[in-house]
Formats: sequence, C-alpha cells, structure tokens
Amino acid sequence: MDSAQRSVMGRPRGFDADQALERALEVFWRHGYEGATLTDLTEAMGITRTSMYAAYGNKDELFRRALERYTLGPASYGVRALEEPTARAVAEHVLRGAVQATTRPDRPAGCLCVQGALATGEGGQAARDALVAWRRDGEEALRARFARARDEGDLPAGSDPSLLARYISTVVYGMAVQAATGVPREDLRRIIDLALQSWPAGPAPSHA
Amino acid sequence: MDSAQRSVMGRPRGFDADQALERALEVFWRHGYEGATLTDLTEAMGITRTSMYAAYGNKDELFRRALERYTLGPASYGVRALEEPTARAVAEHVLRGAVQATTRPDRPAGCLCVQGALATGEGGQAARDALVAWRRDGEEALRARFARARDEGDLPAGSDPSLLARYISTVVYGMAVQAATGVPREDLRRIIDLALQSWPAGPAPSHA
DNA sequence: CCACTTATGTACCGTGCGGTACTGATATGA
DNA sequence: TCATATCAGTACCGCACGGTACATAAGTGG
Repeated sequence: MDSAQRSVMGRPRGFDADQALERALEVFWRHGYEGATLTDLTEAMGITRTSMYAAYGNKDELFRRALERYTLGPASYGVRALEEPTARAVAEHVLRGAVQATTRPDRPAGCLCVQGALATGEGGQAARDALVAWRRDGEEALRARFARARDEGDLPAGSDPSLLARYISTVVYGMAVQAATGVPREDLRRIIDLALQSWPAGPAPSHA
Repeated sequence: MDSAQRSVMGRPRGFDADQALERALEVFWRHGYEGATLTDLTEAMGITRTSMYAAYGNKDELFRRALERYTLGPASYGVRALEEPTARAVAEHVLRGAVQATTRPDRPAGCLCVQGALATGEGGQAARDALVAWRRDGEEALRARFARARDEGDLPAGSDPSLLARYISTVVYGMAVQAATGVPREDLRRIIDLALQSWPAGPAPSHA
C-alpha cells in the first residue's frame, strides 16, 4: 500500500502487512473466527503476537480487516458482476463466480462470509454480526441492480427484485455449504444451470 | 424411553435424560459445537458436569446424541418427505419443512446441520465430520428417492436424480443460512416457489 | 442390616485461550 | 550523537476451557 516512502519515524515494519493479512484471511476462512486461534493466525502470518496486535489491534479487528480483503479479493466477483449488461448476466456471473471462489484448490473450500461465523459463542458475536451485515449488504446491492434492470425493462415489470436477489443469494450460500462439504466444482456448476431455469422470461432472450 | 421399570441397580437418575438432551440440542443449535461451552450446556440441561459425563460420555458424544435427536425431531420432515407420492411433492415437502424448521420462533434460527460445525478448529473436527456425513446421507436419501421416481416414470427419463437431490439440498442449506441471518419465514417461503420453477416437467402436472 | 451399584455435587486438574508488560532493536530528525 | 518513536521478541497474566478424583447420596439384591 504505502511501502514506497517511509511514512514516519520509528523502526520500520519487518513484514509485508498485506501478505500477512492474506495469510490470516486463509486461516479464518478455513477454521472460522472462533476456530482460528491467535497461535494459528500468527504462525501463518509469520509474525509474533505482539506484532499482530501492534499492526491490527486485536483478533476482532484482524477479522474485520481480513473480511475487507476478502471482499476486494476472492469475493470481488460480486461487484464485478453488477456491471454486467443484463440482470440475467449479473445472476449468472454471481453464481459462476461463487463456484469458482469456493472451490479453488489452493484456497479453503467454501465461503468466508458463511463459515467464518455462522453460529458462535459469546466471543464470536462481533464477527457474526459483521458477516450478517456483509451478507445483507451484498444482497442489497444485488436487489438494487435488479430493480434498475426492471426499471430499464431488462426484467419483466411484474418481477420482484428483492425476491430475485434473495434467491440468487440463497443459492450462493447453499453452494458455499456444499463446497465446504467437499462437493467438487463441476457438480456445483451443473446446479447453476438448473437454478437459472427459474429466471424470469425463461432461458430464451427476453423480447417482451 | 425406559422410565417405566428400573433397569438395574444403583441410584436412579435424578433428571429426564430426553429433556436434558433436548436442551443441549438447542444450545448446540444456537451456538454451534465450538461456541457451546460445557457450562452453557449443563446449565441449560439443569445438571452438573459430572452427571452429563456419566450420562453421555463427553462433549463429542453429547453432540452426536443431540444430532440424532435433531434428525428424529426438528428435521424429521426429511424422512417424512420421502413418503410423498411424487418427486415434485417430495421436493416441495423438503423445502417447506426446512423453512418451517429453521424459522420457528421458539427455536434457534437456522439448521443445526449447517451452523453446528461448518468450519472449525482442531477440537471441532469430529463434529464437523459428523455433520458432513449427515448432509451426505440426507442428500443420498433424496437422490435414491428421485431415482426411484425416474424409474417409475414420475420423473422424465432424461432427468438426473443426483443433480436434483443436490439442487434441493443446496437450496435448503442456503435457506438455512438466510434463516440464521434473520430472514423472516414468509420471505423464505417465496423462494421455494421460485426454486421449484426449475423442476423437471414444469409446474403443470406431468403427462409425457 | 449390609454389600454393591449407580448418580450427584464439590472441588479441582492441566491446558490453551486472548491479550499485555517489558526489554531491546532499528529507524528518524535535530 | 542522542532524544524520540516505532517495531520485535520473550515471558508472562488472568481466565475459561474440557475433563476428572473423590466423597457422598440413593437406590437394589441378599
């Protein structure tokens, strides 16, 4: 981010903060917020607890930062999908992106936004709330995009943007669980085609 | 179970083992395996740790027993659904049963089989494996039912039972995540109708 | 009544948790 | 050179975790 110029005084950081955050992200992704211990995290990050606390604050903050990085990295297909020309293409992009992201062999299986903290004890409530908000925001962005599509005539006038957004989100979450269970990528891809048969105006190009 | 006749010698149990297990089930359901501490569990069960260990073995075994009870109780819609006359009715029964079970106001939101242990640390692997097997078994039962339906002509000859089972399961898991997020029951019900539009032979009664 | 068996309650164990005080090390700026 | 500021590493804190030893209560069979 700002490695070009020494920002202020003091001893310079001895590790790559972006890379360390990436490692932390993977640990959270694989073990969930509560299942990821500080020892797991810092060992994967290659730094000591002290350095982690100095750089990120605490475990909660580290998780929040990792979630941000997840949004911009592995889950970036979400914002890119919104730029597709048609609502149908948006839906398809989201579903295919989700399958891709949740079944990469070099990454943990599943989706951080689901398995990061779905049900937790007392200590994990902040992480759980953050993921609830994350999912709500994602779904809302999808709803707004579908609403625009309806206004533009891209979707039938009678279609329900919030229902469609909820449906696509639901399939995404379901596939994330399947991916975490170990279902292979190809099997999930076949679900996409089936799920999209419910899409308004049918599989044929809309002309109504 | 066997409360009518004193089974053997020794001091009789001072609590209702079924009711205590029910309470433990709710704690696991709400907080997940790792998020549920022995203190949480035994306080909800109304017994001491010693009694819990004497009656169920350990936390792992208690979870396994709670999962069994979950299968026979809140998730019993699954086996009942298999007895529906048509594959379509089976699918609809499963989806409606899932919505009902995951959004009951007097129970934790969501599905134990998903949020019980989706991603865990080291200590939760046994619970995680148990839930993976539970989901696989459920999906396999659905697949077998759909395969029978195809053989009987209830489903088109070209349909894929394992794909259909995976699709229905995926929607169920997705709705479980939505329920855990706090999406209300009615919103999920509307997803069912949309999801079932992908069902083979369409919404009209099959006559091919 | 007594030996035996099982359940209960208290008080505790070792361990690993998230988090931190403190000491050095390494940079800047005057 | 030296005060200042930040980072790194060790060694530790209090606590809650899952699990258990042990003494006692409450039944059965003889």
